Amino acid sequence: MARKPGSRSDITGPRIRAAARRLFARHGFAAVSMRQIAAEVGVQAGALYLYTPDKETMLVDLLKDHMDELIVAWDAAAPGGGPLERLQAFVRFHIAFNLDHADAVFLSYMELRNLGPENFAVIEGLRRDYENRLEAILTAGQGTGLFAVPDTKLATMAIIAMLNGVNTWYREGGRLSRAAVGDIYWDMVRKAVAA
Amino acid sequence: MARKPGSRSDITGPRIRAAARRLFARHGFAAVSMRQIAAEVGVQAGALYLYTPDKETMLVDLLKDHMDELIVAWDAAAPGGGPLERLQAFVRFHIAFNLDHADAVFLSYMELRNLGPENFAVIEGLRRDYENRLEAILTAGQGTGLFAVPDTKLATMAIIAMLNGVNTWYREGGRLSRAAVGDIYWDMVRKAVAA
DNA sequence: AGAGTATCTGAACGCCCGTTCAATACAATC
DNA sequence: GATTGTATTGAACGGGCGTTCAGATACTCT
Repeated sequence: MARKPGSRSDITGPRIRAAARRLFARHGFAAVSMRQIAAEVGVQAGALYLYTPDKETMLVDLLKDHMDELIVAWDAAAPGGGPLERLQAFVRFHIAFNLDHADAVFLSYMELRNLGPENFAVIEGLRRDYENRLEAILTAGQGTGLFAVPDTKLATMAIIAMLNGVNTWYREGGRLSRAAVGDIYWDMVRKAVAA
Repeated sequence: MARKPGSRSDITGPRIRAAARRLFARHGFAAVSMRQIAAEVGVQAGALYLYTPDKETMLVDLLKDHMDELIVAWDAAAPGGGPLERLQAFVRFHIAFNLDHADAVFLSYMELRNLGPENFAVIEGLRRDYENRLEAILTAGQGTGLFAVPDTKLATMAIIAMLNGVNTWYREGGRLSRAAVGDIYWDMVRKAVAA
């Protein structure tokens, strides 16, 4: 056997990435073998090395692409207007985006420890870029007296952690719709930072 | 070689548990081998099986002991009084306990996926027991009109996620003392649930 | 001092790991 | 329809994995 009928790298490539993302999120990076990923796609393990130099690069590429996509999506969705409107938009955007990319979000928080120092620094830097966008909103609101947070850095971390928590319990078709969850969390965030 | 001078199970046992907890938290359950744990303690891998029937049991015992300790500690620390006092105590307790048991906390959130279904259910049940104690406080305050949360279950999850976030950034000897962090988070939680 | 028990070693078991590579079958191009 | 380049297989590499166990040493108790 050798090349398979219908084989094309622009089809196999995305399928490999999707399988890896799913399996890494489900079972953990270290617990998933290259052979498992390959089996999910329907190829042999050796074929994966047409698409990645090694396993760690596979992970770091997934994380980097996810963070890039997150930042681009927020920059496209972010409204103008006052700090209150921008904060509300951030809360709703963050919840929605995270639910739409649950596997990648989970990965980007749980598997950083499997990265070498320089890869770690890259992902950590992207995360800080994103967090800074929230902190800027809080700082703006603080400046106009609209918000009264004791510490904008901690408030940033607190809000993000709180919103990330949604991914741990939200189930599609459950008691609350996504919109309802957005409403409820916005209510709590709004009050938490209010002057 | 065989038994070593000074060897005692009530010394080796805790050392094995501590090494496993540290390594699992640092590198992930799947990424840590029994031989690594044994090396950290200074024994051969085979000796670990005097203390655990297998690797997964080692993990589940760590998680179960942690959750038990958490619940016992809160029940001992929980004050009487009104919902506001009890909520404040919870916020400060949770932050302090988590910082004192950072490895176990990390494990109990990251490594649940490495458990079989019945072990998973046990740990998940203990976590819910703990969360229910917070929810009871919120419900009490809601009843007296002291709090105004849109949904006590979501508020519970939101507060716990927010407090858990402290462990991801707090560093001993950093800009803020533990007490200062407690003050700041209590301020945000208090406002978030306020009527 | 001796018996009995607790603790640990060291070697072995079968199995799976990440990665490489020559061989080969298909796709794309002209 | 021949040629060139692409995608894949299948086998192999050295090595580490979780786990078991017979044998050996150290403690404990009488």
